[in-house]
Amino acid sequence: MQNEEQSSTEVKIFEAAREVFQSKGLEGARMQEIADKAEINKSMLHYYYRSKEKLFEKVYQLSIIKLIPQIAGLLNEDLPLEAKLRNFAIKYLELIKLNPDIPLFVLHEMNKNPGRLKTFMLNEVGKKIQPFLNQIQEEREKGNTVDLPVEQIMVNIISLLIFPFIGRQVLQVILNIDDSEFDQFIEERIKYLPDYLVKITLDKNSL
Amino acid sequence: MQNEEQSSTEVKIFEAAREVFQSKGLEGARMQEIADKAEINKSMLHYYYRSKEKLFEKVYQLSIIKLIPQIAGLLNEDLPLEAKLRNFAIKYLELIKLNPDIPLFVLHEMNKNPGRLKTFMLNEVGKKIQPFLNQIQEEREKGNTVDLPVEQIMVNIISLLIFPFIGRQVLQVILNIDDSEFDQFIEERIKYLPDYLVKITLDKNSL
DNA sequence: ACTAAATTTAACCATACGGTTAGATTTTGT
DNA sequence: ACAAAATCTAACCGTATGGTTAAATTTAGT
Repeated sequence: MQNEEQSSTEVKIFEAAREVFQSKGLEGARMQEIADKAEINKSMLHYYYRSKEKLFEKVYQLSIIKLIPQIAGLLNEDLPLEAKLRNFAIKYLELIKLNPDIPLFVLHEMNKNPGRLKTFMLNEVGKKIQPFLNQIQEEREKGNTVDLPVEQIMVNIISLLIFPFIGRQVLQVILNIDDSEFDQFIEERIKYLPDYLVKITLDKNSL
Repeated sequence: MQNEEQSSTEVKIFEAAREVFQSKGLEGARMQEIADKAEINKSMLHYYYRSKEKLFEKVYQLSIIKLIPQIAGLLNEDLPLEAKLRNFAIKYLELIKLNPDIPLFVLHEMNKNPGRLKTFMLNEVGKKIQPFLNQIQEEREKGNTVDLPVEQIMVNIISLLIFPFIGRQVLQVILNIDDSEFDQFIEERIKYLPDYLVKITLDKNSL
């Protein structure tokens, strides 16, 4: 057994695998490419992770597991809805900015194989969002939100927060902007979106 | 040469390929699976389309080409902005409802290989959206829109229209709804979204 | 210092998968 | 009716790729 600096092989493999799987998908990824990126012998992949499936599964699940508690945390702070929503938007954007490849990765893999992760996520995510939905519902009944079903409100929020990261390549093409212009675009978005989300969901005048 | 009923082999292959490529992606798709789905001998795939690459390219490009003129058409009708936006939302939702797998398919493939389609799409899409952006810009300068850069407005619109189709699997999990409930969810969304989009982008009171 | 375990390497294996081929069958044109 | 072309089948091929193995090297424990 080794530690500190040395123990990096297993981690290096994981990091390389994460990069490759997230950009190429399960079947698009090549074990050799992962090994090259990690700068280790291909056999090491199997030494530490048995198989491509197993390695993928680790990357896939950790991609999600890592995010869930952070997101769930934001939704369960004890704050009035408006503050909570604004806070959620800010922190969620920060989070996703640090992990911009995860959403499309997860979406594509779930689409290919809905069964792989479903039950696992059900308990982890679904339940944690429920209190937030309830809180929206309460405010809605008091007439403090836009007059839409809470699920629609939730999906509107998620859509606006997440889509630009998923659709980056297409957006860059149709808006004809390069990487750095896109980054600017995101920065701009981070500035106004929290307030905008509050407005379009909590301001009853907006609909 | 054959026609009518007979000429179906080539078409059957294409349709099968479309289904498989769109749900599994280029490398996730198996030629045998496509052949099975089309109920033909695997050699037929190569007889009609030479290679997996070529077949994929056809599916990929046609997935997009088919949609571009329809979408572009919606954006270039001679209508006041509000009517155009509402019309766009309605028709776009209809269109995407008929082709719900295309957005995620295209996004994933563009992400894996941004070069494959970029220049081709640049000319086709980018230019066609420009007049719409200009029209928004004009109204914005008159103070008739929300005070955001036109690109942000455009992305907000696209996000709200398209994300539910891309994120279907994840949404079903976190909202804990089945296929038919999701379809209901979409129907509900189709009803309110056009008006909602107009409100949140054209009503200056909304921000 | 010595041994045993952990880690790494290079060379090899098995096979899934994309692709080919030769020939059968069907269709088309005259 | 016949030949030529188009369409289709089954059987096969080559190789990329995931995976294995045996032996070398490094590390850890005493």
